[in-house]
Amino acid sequence: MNPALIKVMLVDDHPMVQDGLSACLSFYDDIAIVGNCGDGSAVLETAKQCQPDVILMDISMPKLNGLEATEIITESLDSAKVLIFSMHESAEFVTNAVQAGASGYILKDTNSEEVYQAIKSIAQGKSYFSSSIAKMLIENPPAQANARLTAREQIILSYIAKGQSSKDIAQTLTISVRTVEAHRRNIKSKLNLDSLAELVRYAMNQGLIDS
Amino acid sequence: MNPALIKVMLVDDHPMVQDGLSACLSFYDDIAIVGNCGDGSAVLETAKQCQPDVILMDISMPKLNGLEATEIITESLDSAKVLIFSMHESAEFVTNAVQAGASGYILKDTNSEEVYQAIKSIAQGKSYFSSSIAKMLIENPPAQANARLTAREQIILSYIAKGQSSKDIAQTLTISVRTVEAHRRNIKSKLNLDSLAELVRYAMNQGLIDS
DNA sequence: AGTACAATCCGTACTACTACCGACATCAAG
DNA sequence: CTTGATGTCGGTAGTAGTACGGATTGTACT
Repeated sequence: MNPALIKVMLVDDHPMVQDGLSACLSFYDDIAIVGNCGDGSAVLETAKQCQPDVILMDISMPKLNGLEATEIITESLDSAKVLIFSMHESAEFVTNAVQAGASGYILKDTNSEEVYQAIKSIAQGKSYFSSSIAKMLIENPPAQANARLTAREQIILSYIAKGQSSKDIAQTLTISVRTVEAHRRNIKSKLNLDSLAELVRYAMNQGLIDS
Repeated sequence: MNPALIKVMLVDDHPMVQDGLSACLSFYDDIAIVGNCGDGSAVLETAKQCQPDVILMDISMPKLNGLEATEIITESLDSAKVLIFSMHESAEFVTNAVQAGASGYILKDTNSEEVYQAIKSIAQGKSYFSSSIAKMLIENPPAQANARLTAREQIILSYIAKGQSSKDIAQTLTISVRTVEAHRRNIKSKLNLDSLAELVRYAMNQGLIDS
């Protein structure tokens, strides 16, 4: 077998994206698509059969999501590197992915040349991130350190995201409105979010409230 | 020119999806990709140049979203039919798309054969909906009569949920702040939702914005 | 022609939230 | 014991959104 051949496995629930990737990557002689799988729950099984070098994984999938799948893969098969292929350009997603064991993170709006480069890097044991991701990590870098909300702040945020006004929250928690407003300000400043709408979305993505 | 040739234009902000569609549709002799466009804001211009028969449009895009773009297209170019290509499988979303002037609605997890069939139907002036969409529309059909937002209201709501203020939205759409506020009130009253937070959650659940 | 609805716009008064500034008590860690 | 983080509270001024009250235009259906 050609030692330079990189075996790639695709995990994405959109057949169109799979087809697109297959089509684009087929132009490169040193890449072989050895398998694909439309659902995170079958990833491990398929990966064991295909023995891929690189797994190109969508992050948002029904049933088992990409992060969980990544964790399972990186724990069970250290031969396979995971490259996340996501449409989400948020610091949380990227850091979560890295913590789950992903070696790289590229956006769905990257072109095929960059996908190819990313796969090559990952296969060589390097990491790879979309330039916009790298830029984003540089521009608002600490994020996580500063972004960690205190327990109290999370409670306040959950009430905010449920639609309660500062006054309501103050009454519920029997504290002053000013205190609630102070927490509000601190939360926004920590998360670097301006609008209430963004707070709500953050809370939903963090699972602080039910959808 | 071959009269049976269907000219298709793609509108999607993910190059991979575009490439995937191009690759899949290139197998069919009676379909020609005459243009593509990665952003809703350039749709009308591109469409005027390409004169497509069918526009395959993603619904969630940065800047100008698919619903707005669909409205613009169907008002300006009656030669072009719009086929929505979405990952969102919700009744409201489909009816919204239809109200905006779309002739069909297919899901991103459909295979290329179905996409081809859908394009054929649309080009013949028929409508086309993914079978799962049709099934869903039968199973929970009417939704709330009161809850159905107009196309304009959906557009406003999407901006609200993105975190824009009424002033911002007014500037973006070049209408008065009072108009935006009026829409705001109508939306809340129709949906029977009091707080901004609930509006945001509604918008997210309806897929009007990305998570 | 009449009705209904969507979309546009305005005035005024009120409430909620924001952006500054400040303070003080507690408690854990260096 | 000092320092820092957290949680608590306040003044003041400004901005954003709400709750009434209206109005006009255009389209679409009866």
